[in-house]
Amino acid sequence: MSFFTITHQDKHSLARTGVIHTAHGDIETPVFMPVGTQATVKSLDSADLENLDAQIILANTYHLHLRPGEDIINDCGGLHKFMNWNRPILTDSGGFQVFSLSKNICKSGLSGNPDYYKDQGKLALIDDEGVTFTSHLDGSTHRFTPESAIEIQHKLGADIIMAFDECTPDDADEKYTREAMERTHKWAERCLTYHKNIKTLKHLPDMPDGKSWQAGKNKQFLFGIIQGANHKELREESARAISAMDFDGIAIGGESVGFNMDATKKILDWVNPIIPKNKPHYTMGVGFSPSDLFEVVERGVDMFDCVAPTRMARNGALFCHCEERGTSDEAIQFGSPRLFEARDNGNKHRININNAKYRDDKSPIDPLCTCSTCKNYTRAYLHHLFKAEELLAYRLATIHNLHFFLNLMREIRQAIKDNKFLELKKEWI
RNA sequence: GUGACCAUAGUUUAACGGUAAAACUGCGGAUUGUGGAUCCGCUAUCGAGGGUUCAACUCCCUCUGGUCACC
Repeated sequence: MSFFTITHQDKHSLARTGVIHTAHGDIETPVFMPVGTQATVKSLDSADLENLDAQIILANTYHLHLRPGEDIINDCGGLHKFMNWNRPILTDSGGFQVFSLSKNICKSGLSGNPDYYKDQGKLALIDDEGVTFTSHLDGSTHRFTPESAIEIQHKLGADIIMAFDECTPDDADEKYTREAMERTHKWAERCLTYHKNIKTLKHLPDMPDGKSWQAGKNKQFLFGIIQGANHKELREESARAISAMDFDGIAIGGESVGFNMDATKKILDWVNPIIPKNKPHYTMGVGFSPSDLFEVVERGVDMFDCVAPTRMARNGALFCHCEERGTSDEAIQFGSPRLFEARDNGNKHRININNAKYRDDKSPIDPLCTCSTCKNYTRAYLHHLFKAEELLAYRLATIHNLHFFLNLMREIRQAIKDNKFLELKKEWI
């Protein structure tokens, strides 16, 4: 069985449905992947995630390496067993954290020693071999190389692992962006080589069937990452280079991806003719709002992740079909809540439950939502929990926001199969 | 009852003879390969009355309220 099967191609766009096969089960695409950086989707446990029918979640190499350390997780039987999650997991390689920790390095040049950068308050130093960085936890010095990033991910035991890349800031000059991109390509080759050649690990993470996990082929799938910032030629060159390598999937990374949707759309339009259609396409960091999901799915993206629904939940920003302006009942009576919302709320599709107007609102967060939070609790109660900073607020809100995104993805997959994707998109945007 | 001190934003506190600063709260906004984090706006005619002065939250008097000490 191949890793990825396309099950339906939309007739009017690049949108498509598919299935990714992993040792921990199948994933229907296009899929939104909730983020669980530190081996937990904040405020939820694995039973909550199963109830939400999350198909796959993310964890982060950088954070788990620093704490508790991959050896401890490996010793506990791997990430799945460690966090009691038996469905697929994807680990990010840590490349993005290097970017976010060292944002301004390229402006000041690359020569010098780590102490210099430390003194400047910069937390990472990139060279051709790898990255030296200081921990955000205790300031201790660490180093990632393509080889170590893959080895850590082998020990963590996620189903899908990412190549170690360098994500450059968009305001870097073109010379540096090219340099970093070429380095990312060399690192991609090194990740592949290390991934394929590794023979054994001290402790093999457990597989769901009770057999031992085997490093390498067909057990963990490795994705390459296209970089090149917002330069057309660099993006095309990177797409060609990454596509030519033996990766199981193709990711598109960069500061703009997800953050700036106009740039994201352009980048996808540039690379789409180049990247192989039979591999999963993954835009990293996309999913800030419902409209973002439509934009990338329309351009043939199969996987995406974003911290937005979970982080927003913790800050009281709750997604909604219909923003009130008046009450949610009136919105329903309006006839088409989605259109009502699109016109009246700048298409943000969310409310801030902290707002005083929800103090005595006895309707659910979203009257059209079927999640357990909306079935059982009122806006007034959620408002109170947030004001009182009660821990239940975070869990109920996270359940709602994730349900909203995962359910929207189910609708999108169905619409693609019915060749009605663009019609569904019009309802939302 | 006597004496001392105090009264400034919802709360706790600043400053200054030239129309008031801050923290927290409150009311909004931001949030993108996760810090339950953080950031950004907005909110006061200074207990009441009178006096001195070009000008008083600031100095003086009275009242009201409070705190402490003594009887």
